[in-house]
Amino acid sequence: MNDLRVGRIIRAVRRRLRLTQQAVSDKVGIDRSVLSDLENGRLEVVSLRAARRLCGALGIDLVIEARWRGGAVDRLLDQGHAAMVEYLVDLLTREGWIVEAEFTFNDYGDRGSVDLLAWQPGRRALLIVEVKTSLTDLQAMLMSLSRKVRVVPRLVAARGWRRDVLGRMLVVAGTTANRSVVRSHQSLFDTTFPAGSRSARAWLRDPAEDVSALWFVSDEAVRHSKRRGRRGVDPT
DNA sequence: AGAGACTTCACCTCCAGTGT
DNA sequence: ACACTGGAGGTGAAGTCTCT
Repeated sequence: MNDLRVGRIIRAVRRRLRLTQQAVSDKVGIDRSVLSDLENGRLEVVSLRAARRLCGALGIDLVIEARWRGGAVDRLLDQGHAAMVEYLVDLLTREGWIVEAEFTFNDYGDRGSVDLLAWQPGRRALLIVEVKTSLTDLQAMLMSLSRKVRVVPRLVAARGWRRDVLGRMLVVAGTTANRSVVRSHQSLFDTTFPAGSRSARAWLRDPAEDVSALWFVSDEAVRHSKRRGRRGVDPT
């Protein structure tokens, strides 16, 4: 984030809206001098709370980005995601599912990728799984998942995976923070994902009818699976 | 551990400069 | 003259340090 650039953007938007510093600061109840500091790139003397409120009054999204050693932070975050995917692949395979990780699609320009796609020939069941290590933009995540549920079954029908039963699952790392996010949007999650972790596991063994589940996977379960996996590969 | 001194932070007040 | 803005200095709250 370039402080001077942020300030210039705020000023430009405010002027475009034909508002004075006073008008904007009155609107959010923060002194005009704070907005002046912000517009002049002195972000270090303004609280994040004040900056967000002032930007909000102008319709500006203030995005804070954390970086670490170039792309290393992505790899760091991906490790947790990859471990969860690996855990699920292992589990699904043992339950007799045919599993495909990172299924990418392009349906007339409607692009995306599914973390895990699984097929159970016996029940003709199709499973679409979204894996999340942290729950951030819920709205975008739910929209993305419903789009995949709409598009993917039609695309995979071409390979003979014509489903009688459809499962969609949001698999989330069972951290305190994630559980807290779910609790604070309980009614939204209850409506979107009526089934929980226990039902999700049971469904994998016997996918008799459509399911929509939210499944918390603990870090301990993932680590346990990894140890077992290693023993399987290397018996020493 | 608790109390008081000190420092820092976030914001406010006020005044001076600039442009119309 | 007036509106708008920048910025120095003030203020209260919160945090940190130091001493007992």
